[in-house]
Amino acid sequence: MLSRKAQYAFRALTHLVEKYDQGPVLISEISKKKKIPLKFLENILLELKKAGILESKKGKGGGYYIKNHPSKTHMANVIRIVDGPIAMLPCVSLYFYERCKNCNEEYCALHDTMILVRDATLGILEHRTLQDLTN
Amino acid sequence: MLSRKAQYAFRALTHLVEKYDQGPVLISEISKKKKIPLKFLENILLELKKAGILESKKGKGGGYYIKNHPSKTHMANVIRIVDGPIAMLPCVSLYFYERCKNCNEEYCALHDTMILVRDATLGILEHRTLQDLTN
DNA sequence: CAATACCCTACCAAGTAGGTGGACTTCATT
DNA sequence: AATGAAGTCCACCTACTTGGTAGGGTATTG
Repeated sequence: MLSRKAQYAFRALTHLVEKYDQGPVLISEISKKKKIPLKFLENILLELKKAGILESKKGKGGGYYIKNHPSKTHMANVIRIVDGPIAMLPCVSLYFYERCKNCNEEYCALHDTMILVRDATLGILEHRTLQDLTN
Repeated sequence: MLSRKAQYAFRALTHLVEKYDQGPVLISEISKKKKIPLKFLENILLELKKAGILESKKGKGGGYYIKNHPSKTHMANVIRIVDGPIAMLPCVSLYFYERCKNCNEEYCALHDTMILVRDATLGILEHRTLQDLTN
């Protein structure tokens, strides 16, 4: 399951896509419109900025906005930033790989199945972008 | 990601599949062979029993064993018992459905994508069974 | 009686969801 | 050029839940 944080992230991004190319959007505006706790949202947006998805402008007239064209950022990307691995096991994760402990790497029964699941999932999430978030 | 608990569950089940039709298997034996913390394993097996996947026998000569033929229990089943929802959002979960808060049910952008992900995932996990856990 | 599943409680570490307060930056106004 | 309001940025902090560990006691079976 996606964490609540990730769900907030997507809701916030949806709003920013709608306001794309219209200048910086206030955190407080997003918070109000999308009913996301203000301070929590603050952290989420900052994280997305540090990861290169958003840009921000400080001071008066400042706010957050999407860095690249919405069609350039994939949903999989957002999930990885906020929630971490998409795969069901560390040993089949592309971006967060870790050896399974006490599991003979030779032939882990789950391994093969989970690679299938991963590929099926990514096949979708790597092709959907922020642009798809709006109608 | 699957919890460690779920991973243990699959490892334990793998062992039980190998010993299928050979009578009850001791918790301690599974714990040793698969290197799973004994007391933690105890809880996992009990949970799987209550969910109808395993059977147990108390007293001397007792232990745990798989209830139905391994080909009858799907991996999706095990995950749902141990970890809960497989879907990425409650609002697209088949077995653990919940309305999303503050998300216009009419058209949630994520919704559609996550239904695709869910179906792709289940397409695999609903067809793989315990039997597939062994070579 | 001994072996074994079953069950209960307590505990610690880590992660999640969110809040507080304040420092820093920018811009418009004067 | 100084000021002050409007913003982001940032370092903690609290409360709650989850994951995992550990010990000991009870019920049941051979």
